[in-house]
Amino acid sequence: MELEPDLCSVSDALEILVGKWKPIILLHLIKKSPLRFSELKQRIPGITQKMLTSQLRELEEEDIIQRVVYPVVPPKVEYSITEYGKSLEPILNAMHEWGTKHTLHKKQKLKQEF
Amino acid sequence: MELEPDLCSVSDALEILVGKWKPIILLHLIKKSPLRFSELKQRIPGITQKMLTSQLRELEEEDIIQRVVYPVVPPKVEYSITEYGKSLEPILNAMHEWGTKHTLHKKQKLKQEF
DNA sequence: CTGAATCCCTAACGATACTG
DNA sequence: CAGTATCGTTAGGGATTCAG
Repeated sequence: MELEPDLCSVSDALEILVGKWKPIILLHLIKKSPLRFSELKQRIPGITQKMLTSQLRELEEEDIIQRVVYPVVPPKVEYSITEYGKSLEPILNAMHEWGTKHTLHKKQKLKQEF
Repeated sequence: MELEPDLCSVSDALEILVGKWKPIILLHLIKKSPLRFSELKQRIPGITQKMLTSQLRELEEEDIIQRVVYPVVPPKVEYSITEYGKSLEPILNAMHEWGTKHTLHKKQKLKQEF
């Protein structure tokens, strides 16, 4: 399959991943599913409840993750990556690999300036 | 290399690609470099001059593309993908592949609703 | 032809307080 | 515990105009 700019299904993938916290949420759920709401919150420093909720909702809407509510007191809600969501892993992997190299590239760029 | 959520160099990659027009610009420049400003504008329907300019500047800032100005009248400016920029191709490919499948997934989801 | 400058609007994000 | 509701801020994007 060739990269055809005009078709640009690339944007579809980007839309899924865009959102300040979505990639990190997905990485966590890929690494370990299911995770409770509070577990996710613990693992993601700096995220607010509102943001975690909204990003989870959007991912759920796209069938990337699954939300299971247990009717107990106190409430218990578990989130898992779906099979469909797992199909994003190659993208995340490619990004992770690139991101790691990118860090080196930035360092070398700084060196040049001295 | 393993996907480690906490390191999250993934975000670095995302930051590069995020911007409404960056992926499509990159796809064009990967497909054919160099391209003049006006050529890019022609190939990307709907983009304004301001957006094209600003997105190109940001990509240039990250060494993803290269800008060459020819001191002629009328002005001529050519943009090319850099070697470094080409390293993004695996990500774009992964996204493109996923995006294509995603289209099918959405169609099937619609079917279910009837 | 290739921009820069300006103004405006909206969507995303964030802080905080409240609830079953 | 796992959320909503509300309010405010900010950044991204867009329309338009002007300029070398």
